[in-house]
Amino acid sequence: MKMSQLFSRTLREAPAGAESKGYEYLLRAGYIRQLGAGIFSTLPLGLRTVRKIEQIIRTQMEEIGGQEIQMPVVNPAEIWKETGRYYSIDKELSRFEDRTGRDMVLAMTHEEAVTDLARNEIDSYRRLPSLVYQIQTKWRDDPRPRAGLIRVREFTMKDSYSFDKDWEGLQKQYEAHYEAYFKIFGMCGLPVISVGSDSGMMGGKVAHEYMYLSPIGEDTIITCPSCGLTANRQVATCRKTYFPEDLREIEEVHTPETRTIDELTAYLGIAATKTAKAVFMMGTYVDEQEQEYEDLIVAVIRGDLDVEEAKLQNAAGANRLRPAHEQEIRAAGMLPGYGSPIGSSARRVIVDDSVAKSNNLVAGANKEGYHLINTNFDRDYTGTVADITSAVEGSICPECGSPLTSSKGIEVGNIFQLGTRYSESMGCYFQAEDGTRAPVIMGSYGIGVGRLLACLAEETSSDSGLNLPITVAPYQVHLVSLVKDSALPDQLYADMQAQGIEVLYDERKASAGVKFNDADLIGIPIRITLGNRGLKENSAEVRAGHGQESSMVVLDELITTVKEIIASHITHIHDTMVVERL
RNA sequence: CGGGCUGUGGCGCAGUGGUAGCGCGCUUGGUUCGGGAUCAAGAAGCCGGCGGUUCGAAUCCGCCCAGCCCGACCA
Repeated sequence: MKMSQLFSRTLREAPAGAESKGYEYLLRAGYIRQLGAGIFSTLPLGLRTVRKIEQIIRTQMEEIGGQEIQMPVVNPAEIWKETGRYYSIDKELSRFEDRTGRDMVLAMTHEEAVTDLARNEIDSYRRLPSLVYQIQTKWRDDPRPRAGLIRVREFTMKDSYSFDKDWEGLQKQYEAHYEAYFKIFGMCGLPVISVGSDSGMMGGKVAHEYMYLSPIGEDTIITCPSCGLTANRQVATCRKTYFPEDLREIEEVHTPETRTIDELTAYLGIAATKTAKAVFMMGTYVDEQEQEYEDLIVAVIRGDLDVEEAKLQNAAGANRLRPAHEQEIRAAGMLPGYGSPIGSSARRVIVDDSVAKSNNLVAGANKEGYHLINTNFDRDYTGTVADITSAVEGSICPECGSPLTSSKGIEVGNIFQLGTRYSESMGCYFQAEDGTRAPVIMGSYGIGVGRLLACLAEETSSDSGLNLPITVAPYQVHLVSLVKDSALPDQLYADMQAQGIEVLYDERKASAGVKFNDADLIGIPIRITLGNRGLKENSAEVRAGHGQESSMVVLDELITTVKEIIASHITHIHDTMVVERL
């Protein structure tokens, strides 16, 4: 490609709002442009990279038996009603009507569509196991898109779906993905870790997320430096200390101006571990008639701990959670600041095991300025016991007892064991060997392509621009010509292309500084400079990689040398790739 | 959805009541030619939209729209 013909151009200054380095360079180098909030166009340079990422993904998916398909972005709402997600997902799912008034949705993922396919194609165990995948656009009307390509509304995702006759089969396909994902990210040059995760709106049981660790990440990852246990904070567990005692008589005490745990413990001169605090949320549920309704949830947890909302949502079986308003809490007979389920009409009470297994805790009396001492779960109130504690930096590892650490990460991929969540609700059954009918057991596996590019830009950028690895860089070689009145650069460009080398050729009438700076921004791995200096000695200047010293290579050996350098880049990627197995 | 900020040539910005400017980029020509050269001459903006106040509005007021940031939210 000749630079003079390249559709995009470089920007000397960073557009306002380009907060992170990776995002800034993707814009400035001309890989992407923003069209609206969370909506981006991909320009030629960016698209070449995206295509390379996609090809890496395809290779690995085919490797584990995947067959590529494509499903529509627009779905009839019907199938989303069948699984109930039409009702359980909030405005993030965009709905509209077609001209005849039929309900339609923009697919935010394709479990429904693929299950519809599967229920028609798969009728016998003989057709299992099976694996399909697609690389397709998704639309999610995120309430707050941000951070360039990290959190967008329209994006490209590789999503694959596995079908099996039994759980062993699913486990096998799950493990195949687990490993293939490390190869994919490894080939792209992005360091990731896998963490145990919440299955969230996808339903299902086992799930892993692939995280690129970065301070700009929005997910919190809890890690044990000692035994290696890692999990998304949404599901991370920690070892808790309990304080069982002989039960004492419940008693009301006057505790003025003690609306917080800090104020309460200071006033009473006790430890936070001796208190039980109540957290009030409104959960969204769907009734038999598929009507949404909200219900108050009271979460009771020991004062020294905090509630992890994702855990609470799962324990309470709610589709969504939001903080409750004061009137809603009062309506159930409780008082914020002095609240507890004791004596209330709350129907959904989730009690953390820290509270259930400790005794004689101080709790709210639902009366302004009063608390109850010596309250005990089961004796004074009941509820569902669950682990709803948020593991934090310094919490104790449940496996080995060491202190946990916390870090930030960006989710670039995930794998879910869906089980029969979709096959059952949509009637995707097969006939087994013994003649019985059983729901197909499914898995779903995603990789955000654009987000992967954003993370790569973040990870590999230098102070002067992008620096994508050769496996995904838009071109392998950047040929910078600084000579005039010579047919040699054109000839060299043609020769390299003929040899299958991907070349970006800067033949513009611009000063050397402009060309070098643009080359730095675009960040093609190998740079060849043709200048009068070198041509006198019949040689060109070759820089084998970002930040490396350049060396003079005689023209006769140039193409061979370049090919060697390309090969060594690829070898390096392979050698440094870390592939984990489940 | 709450809180904050910003919308002025392609990009980055200045302009707090008198009719729009700077840097970069762009066009033409000259001189340069290995790290964002230089000289000269140009082109390009209903100042986000609508309404109001005023003799007069980019500037003041109201409403709306869009984008960004923090939070809520989020596979």
